[in-house]
Amino acid sequence: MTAASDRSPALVALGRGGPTAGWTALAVDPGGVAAESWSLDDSDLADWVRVMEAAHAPRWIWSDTAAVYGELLGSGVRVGRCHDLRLGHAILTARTDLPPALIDRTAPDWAVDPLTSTSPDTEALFVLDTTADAQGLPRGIEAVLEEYAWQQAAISASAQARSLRILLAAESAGALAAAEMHAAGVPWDLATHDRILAALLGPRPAAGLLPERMQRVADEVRSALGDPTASLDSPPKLLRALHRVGVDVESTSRWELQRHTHPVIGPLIEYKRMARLLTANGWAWGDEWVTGGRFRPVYVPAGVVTGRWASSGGGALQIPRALRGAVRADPRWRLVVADVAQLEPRVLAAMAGDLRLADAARGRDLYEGVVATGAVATRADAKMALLGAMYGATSGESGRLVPRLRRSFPRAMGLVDEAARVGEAGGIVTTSWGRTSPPPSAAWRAVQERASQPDATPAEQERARRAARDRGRFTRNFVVQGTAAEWALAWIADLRQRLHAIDADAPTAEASGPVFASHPHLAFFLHDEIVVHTPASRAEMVAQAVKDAAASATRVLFGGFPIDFPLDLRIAETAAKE
DNA sequence: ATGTAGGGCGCG
DNA sequence: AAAGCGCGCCCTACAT
Repeated sequence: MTAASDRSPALVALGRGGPTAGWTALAVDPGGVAAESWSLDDSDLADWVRVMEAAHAPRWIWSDTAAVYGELLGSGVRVGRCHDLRLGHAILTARTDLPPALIDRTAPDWAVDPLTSTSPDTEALFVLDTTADAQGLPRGIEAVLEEYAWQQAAISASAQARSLRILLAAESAGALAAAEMHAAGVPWDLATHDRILAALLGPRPAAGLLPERMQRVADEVRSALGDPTASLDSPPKLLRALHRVGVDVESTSRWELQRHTHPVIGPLIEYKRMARLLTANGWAWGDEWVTGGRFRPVYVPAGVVTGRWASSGGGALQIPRALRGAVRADPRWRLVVADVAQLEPRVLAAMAGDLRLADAARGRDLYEGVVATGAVATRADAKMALLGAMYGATSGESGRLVPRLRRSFPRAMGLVDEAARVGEAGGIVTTSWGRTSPPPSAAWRAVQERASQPDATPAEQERARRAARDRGRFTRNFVVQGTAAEWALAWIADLRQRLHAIDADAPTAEASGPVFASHPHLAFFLHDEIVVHTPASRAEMVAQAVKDAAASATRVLFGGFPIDFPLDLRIAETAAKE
């Protein structure tokens, strides 16, 4: 290993290969030109990164945060900043304003995702590099360096260079937060979980049996169906059984069942609710996903095209409200639980520069504010109308209310209407920071092309119109959902740095792992809400940091535009609402 | 036996 | 059966 120079490297690229079989680290300038290099064995990497981080806190450039940082965290090493090339690549290659010279780059190709790159639906945009690791990502130091230089050039060439730099920094910070939350886990109390399940379903049964209360409800359903062997878990069979007792439904969904009156309806809906809880988050779920007092979801940053996170395994983003009481702080620790009230309509107001909607949003409840303008009569109507506007409702209660909003908030409504128009025409829309919607699929274009021919049948034309409207609803929502995801990203990116700055001479949470054991840390994130696990003595400081981070997110995304993002925030021992 | 599609429902 | 966006996961039915 060569000695570190006396200059402080601001950027360090990390990749496989070099003189040894291990890792090579390169201090680089912003253009991606290397100035100094280190060669590291696998066993030295974590300690070396720890030392470099403490001395220089560089921005680490690597192919894939989940893989590289996951290993580092496992060795107890935390870093402050990174540039995730995989996430940056996905954003930049989707842009349509790159000069041809940058689009034409062929080698080394950087697989965005082996799933999408090999799926038959997409054109062969990405060819897997033979030096790729198991995830299909080139981690060789030369590929890392070249990709970084390409991304810097692509950003600079873009019409939105400034905001794209912020987006990539926030996206990378989010990837760090995701890896950290996975490593720290959500404090999960299986005893409370068991009590909740027992109260709702009956005590945990022996293997192969239904819990007692659930069995009783199942018996009621079968009795009301007059069929002791009726199958309740098979929609087709259940549907036939319902028809036999005169319940004329087309499906077995709760929505349709609710509209009928029959002795079977009540118990059946109750049974379905119980079955859902048992199979999705019952005792078996706890056995499989909770270890050492922690639930460790795998977050997938930007797993949704809009930039929202997805998750994989354990249904992390679908924890039912009924179980949130099982999220419990360790002894002498607290949870700081916060969510944003009506994030998406507030984002819409700000990105559209709609001062009237921003006025209505000032204070606590945006929907009440909309009622106060006289646009609609009730809070329920305001909510229905706004969701309808952002989702593209055309009929029903919601569709009827949207035009009233259009009159009161022409700028906000104009923005989503325009996004829908562009989408219907096959165009691409972008978020505030410059994440672009995917282009229409080849199938979609073919349908439109077919319908435009002189001999197109009415059915073909109708099909094309429907596909166009479907896509319009998607792009309509994309701009709002995607920009809301950017606000949330800015929030947690800022928050994790503020939390790190809080000094913690504090009790230890053993299950959280060495990096977070005595320090406030993000434990959970879901679109517009966060849970921080913190020593009780630091809870007030954390609460302030959460608020400050929200204010910072608003500033960095919307500048001085006068928009409020009020938080519902509480310090508690559990994540259950009251 | 194994893979996939669709119904259904939890979350935002 | 959702009118109206985005997900993941369970189950069953059905194809291979």
